[in-house]
Amino acid sequence: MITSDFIPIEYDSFDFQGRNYIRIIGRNSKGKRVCILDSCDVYFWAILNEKINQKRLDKIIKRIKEIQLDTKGRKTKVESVEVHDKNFLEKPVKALKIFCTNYKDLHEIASELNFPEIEFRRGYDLGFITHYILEKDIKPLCWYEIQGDIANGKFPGIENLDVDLCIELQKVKPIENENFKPKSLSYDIETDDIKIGEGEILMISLVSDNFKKVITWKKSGNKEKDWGNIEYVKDEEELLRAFIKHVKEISPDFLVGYFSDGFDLPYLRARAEKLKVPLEIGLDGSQPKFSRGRTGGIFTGKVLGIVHIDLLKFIQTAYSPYMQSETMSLNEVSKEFLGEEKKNFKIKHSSLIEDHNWEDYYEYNLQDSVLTSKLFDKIWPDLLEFTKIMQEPIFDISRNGMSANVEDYIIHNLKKFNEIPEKRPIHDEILQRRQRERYEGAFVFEPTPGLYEDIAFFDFTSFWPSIIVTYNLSRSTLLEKKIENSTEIEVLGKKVYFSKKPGFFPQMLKEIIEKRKKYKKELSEKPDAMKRARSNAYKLLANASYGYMGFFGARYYCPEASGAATAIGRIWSKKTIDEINNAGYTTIYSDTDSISFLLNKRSKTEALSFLKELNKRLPGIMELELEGFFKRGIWVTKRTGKIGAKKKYALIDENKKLKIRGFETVRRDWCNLARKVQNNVIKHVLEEGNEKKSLEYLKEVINQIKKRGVNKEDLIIKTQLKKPLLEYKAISPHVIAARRMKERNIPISQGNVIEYFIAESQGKKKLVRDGVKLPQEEGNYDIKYYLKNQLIPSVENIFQVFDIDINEIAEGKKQTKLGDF
DNA sequence: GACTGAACTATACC
DNA sequence: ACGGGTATAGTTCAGTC
Repeated sequence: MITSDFIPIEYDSFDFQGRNYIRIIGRNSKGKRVCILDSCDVYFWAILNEKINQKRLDKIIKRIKEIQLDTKGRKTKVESVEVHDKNFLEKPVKALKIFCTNYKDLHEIASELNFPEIEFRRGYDLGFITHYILEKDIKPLCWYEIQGDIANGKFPGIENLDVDLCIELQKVKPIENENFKPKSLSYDIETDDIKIGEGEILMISLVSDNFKKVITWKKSGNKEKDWGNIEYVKDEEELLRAFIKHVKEISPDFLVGYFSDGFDLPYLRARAEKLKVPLEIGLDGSQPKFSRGRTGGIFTGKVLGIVHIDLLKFIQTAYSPYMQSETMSLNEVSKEFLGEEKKNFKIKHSSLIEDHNWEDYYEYNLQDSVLTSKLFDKIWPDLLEFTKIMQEPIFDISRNGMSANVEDYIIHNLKKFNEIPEKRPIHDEILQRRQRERYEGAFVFEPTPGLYEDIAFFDFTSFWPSIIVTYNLSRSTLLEKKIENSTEIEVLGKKVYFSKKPGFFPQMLKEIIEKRKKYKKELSEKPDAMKRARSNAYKLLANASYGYMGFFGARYYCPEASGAATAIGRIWSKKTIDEINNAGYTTIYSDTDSISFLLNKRSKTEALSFLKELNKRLPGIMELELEGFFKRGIWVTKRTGKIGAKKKYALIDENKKLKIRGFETVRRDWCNLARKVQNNVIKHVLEEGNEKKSLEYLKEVINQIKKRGVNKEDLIIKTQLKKPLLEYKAISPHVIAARRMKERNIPISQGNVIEYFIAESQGKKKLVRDGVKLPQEEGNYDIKYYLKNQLIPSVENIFQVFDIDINEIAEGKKQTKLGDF
């Protein structure tokens, strides 16, 4: 018997003699790689009709015990049946716990249970690894003390596993240990064709602790200037072998890439197949396996024993809504997170690269891995906390969307409620859910356009979560009909009712909010990266809970609850606006959970004590807080008509800090010229309180445009291709640009951001798209377009607040009229 | 050929 | 297919005169 400490990193399962086994790969505190083998009971639940009598029950159990299957070359059977008192969707039920031989057959065995007394069959669709974690409580990235014998030849293939210690688990207990330093290896490849496997891989860069290398078979003409990190190999085949060798030698816990599920790993596999070099990087010598993950979607690459992490996916779900970057490219993300950029190098086909340029290419390639590695280090605390909170393997956590995170959290916290898990919706159900009528959302106040002074900005803390908790909204608290002491809300013209007995979902959410508060407080007292990550993870989890209930793929789907939350939200938002106005303030604007209003000569102190008053009247855990005080703010009209535009305003505080929402300044599909000018105009207007300075500035800009004095880079318009090129019904400018790129063999695909500018064209030009040119194309920019379709629209409404018609200035003025261009 | 509203599309706000 | 609804605005498309 051997004892060791152990931190589980990667889980996978295998079958042996018809049964399921778990193989967990991890480390001990000395950094040795440890593998544990284990198994657990396999079962699902059959929920019984409440009217069933004992005699009938005995008969059913007897029949169930006789079920045997012999499919897929596997004999499986019901091994035993137990009767338990459980809860299902909050309702106490009698349920059969049906133990079977193999997890993979649970669904099929469940289908055999055609007894009218069995109302529901549940718990067969969690996946064996989730089932195991629930059963044995061996959670990813938490420390344990483990005991067991060295795994001998009992399991086939174990001796080929490249680990220091392999134990057949007998005893396990959780222990305290905060120390785990993950060993990562970041990688990046450069190729001659962006289509998977269609070009040669020219080089691969690798970065780990004290390790930086570029492997390549393309030699620089400048050999003497070898900077030590280059490993030259004979050809592409040797390149792949060198890659495999280094991965094996370094033997990391994490193989980290950026968009590597979609590019680097599948490319390596494709080239390895073509060149017949087995990509044996798994700890058992296996090759990466690609699958569609838990619920379909894009392919993910899995390496046995080494967790392949694609940073892009995690950054998209966990950070992108809070980021400034306009794209999630490695360059922009690195700039924002690390303050570092990619190396400036213009990629060309290898046949066009001159001898002395190869070194720049190597450096470029290496820098990508350096950035990836640094991003991984930066993001690690968040990955770790997400994994510990959601209690699923980090491979999945790093690829989850927020709804999957919410669901993981629920599944792993059902135990204390004695709840049987609800099933995942099947295909038809999803189709049906997707067709549901949209329920009404939040309330947005129509502002009166104008320039305002001395503004207070309040918002509700965790608006949706606080409503869900306060009003106990969820799938399991939704009532079929009205009962005494229930909450009644109208959703889509129908009344829905919720029980006031706290449900497990609102209770979990309440706990999430409380933990968030606690960690946020601890963070403010003594900040560190882990506390920040923990506080952040709970915040994101709480914020995603409302969307989860309205999401068609959710196990605990409940649009009635989401719809009720928005209905209640509208009521409190409007009510609060009324109270603010009744107290002598003037509401200017409100969107969902925020309200801005004029102080009307009252002091900030007064406003703050008024805030306390408002809070006393709010129910449950709902709470209003101060977002800030602002010196000035501007709201403008819509482009058409005179009414105030929603979701478009700008504020300035006493430190001259701007808060700009919705304006073209913040939209990436407008050219920099329009964005910059608008930003400056807003800044001047808010700082000065009038339009004079802006007007002078604008006149200058107009002259610059007319003189063709504007740099091309300020005229580039960037628009994302949101779908495959062929699916477009309307051929808009960016589609034309994308088509032209394709003609020129510039690879483009869905998701790419297309860049173009509008040029003057010789022939007759009716549509904007007739003037589209790619940035690298020659051509004079279309003065009329940039004035009329970019500059003027971006500032017109701002000047209109001061009763100034910009068109007159642009056209009139003894200068040429717009029409002449 | 000019004009108009609807459809399509992208992006932002919360 | 992989959180929700609300909102603005540009460009094209298809119909009218």
